[in-house]
Amino acid sequence: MVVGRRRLSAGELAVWRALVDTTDELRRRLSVQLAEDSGLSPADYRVLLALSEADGKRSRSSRLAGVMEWERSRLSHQLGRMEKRGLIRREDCATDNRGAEVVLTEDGADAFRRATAPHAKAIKKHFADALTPEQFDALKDILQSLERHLER
Amino acid sequence: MVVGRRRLSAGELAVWRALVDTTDELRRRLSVQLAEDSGLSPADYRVLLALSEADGKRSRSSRLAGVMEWERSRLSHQLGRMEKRGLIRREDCATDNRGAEVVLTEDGADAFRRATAPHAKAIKKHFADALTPEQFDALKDILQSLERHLER
DNA sequence: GTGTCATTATTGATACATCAATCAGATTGA
DNA sequence: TCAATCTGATTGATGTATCAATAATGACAC
Repeated sequence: MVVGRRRLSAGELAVWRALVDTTDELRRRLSVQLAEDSGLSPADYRVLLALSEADGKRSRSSRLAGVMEWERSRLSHQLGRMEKRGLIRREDCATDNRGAEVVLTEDGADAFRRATAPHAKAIKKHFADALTPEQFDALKDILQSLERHLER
Repeated sequence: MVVGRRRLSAGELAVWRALVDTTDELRRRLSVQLAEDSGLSPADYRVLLALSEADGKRSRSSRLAGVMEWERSRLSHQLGRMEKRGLIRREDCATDNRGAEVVLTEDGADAFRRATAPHAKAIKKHFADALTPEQFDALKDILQSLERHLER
């Protein structure tokens, strides 16, 4: 690993750029597909996923933000947009008058259902199908290394 | 590679999510670092990089967009913001009255100079230093596979 | 109980990405 | 020539991310 001795090489820079560009392009395609299939944005999908996994399809807003690892204000803005479109509803919290409960609406659940299988299919098609099992394991290992390195 | 037979597995999904999350986090850190060192955003940096590589540190706007693989309107908005801050200037084009030439200003060149070495250092620190040479080669190979798969 | 502080959640400002619409100037073909 | 069309570039609208500021309530020490 030889940390800190050399400078960044041209090859390293190229791989970094390829990583950014390729993940961008993958995301762009999944995003287009998702919108076509369900009218949802990736952000919508993320929220609906977290919410549909919550007890009773409802969650305190701050708990939801915690689960999703989103900043509260980011979630609040996103929820505002989603509420306008009827994907979620905000209710007052019984146990804490400051709090809000986010509730999945029927429309939200429908859109999520419509999205989920095609989305998985698209991830498989554009991403998983591109790699051999060996490449796949290698990528897993690489990402673990990167994560550990970031946490340090 | 066994395309299209199975459905997306939980493991594949997890790796996809890890890929997205980890690249996001890396970008976030580089972005923070860049802003600290130079006051530039990643988008600013990208434009200044392309422009500083252009002949005479100037370029037709549409040519610049082509080199960067950005949509014209994206670049136009970005240039508008950068012009307000004095990082670039727009001049009328001599040979085509529709056209605009984008010119790197002294301030823009300064900011770019200030940014470039620390930025490379940050990529090395957060990304390149995390991987062994073997992992590095494997990642290069993986990205090539993904790109080829996307182009198909 | 009251004052202080922490927590919940929202809001506003700014930057950015994408899309559709626009506009001026260039080009082409009758 | 001049009408139709193409091209270079900008603009406005909408959705999104981040940051700082705010409002309201809760919790706790006293």
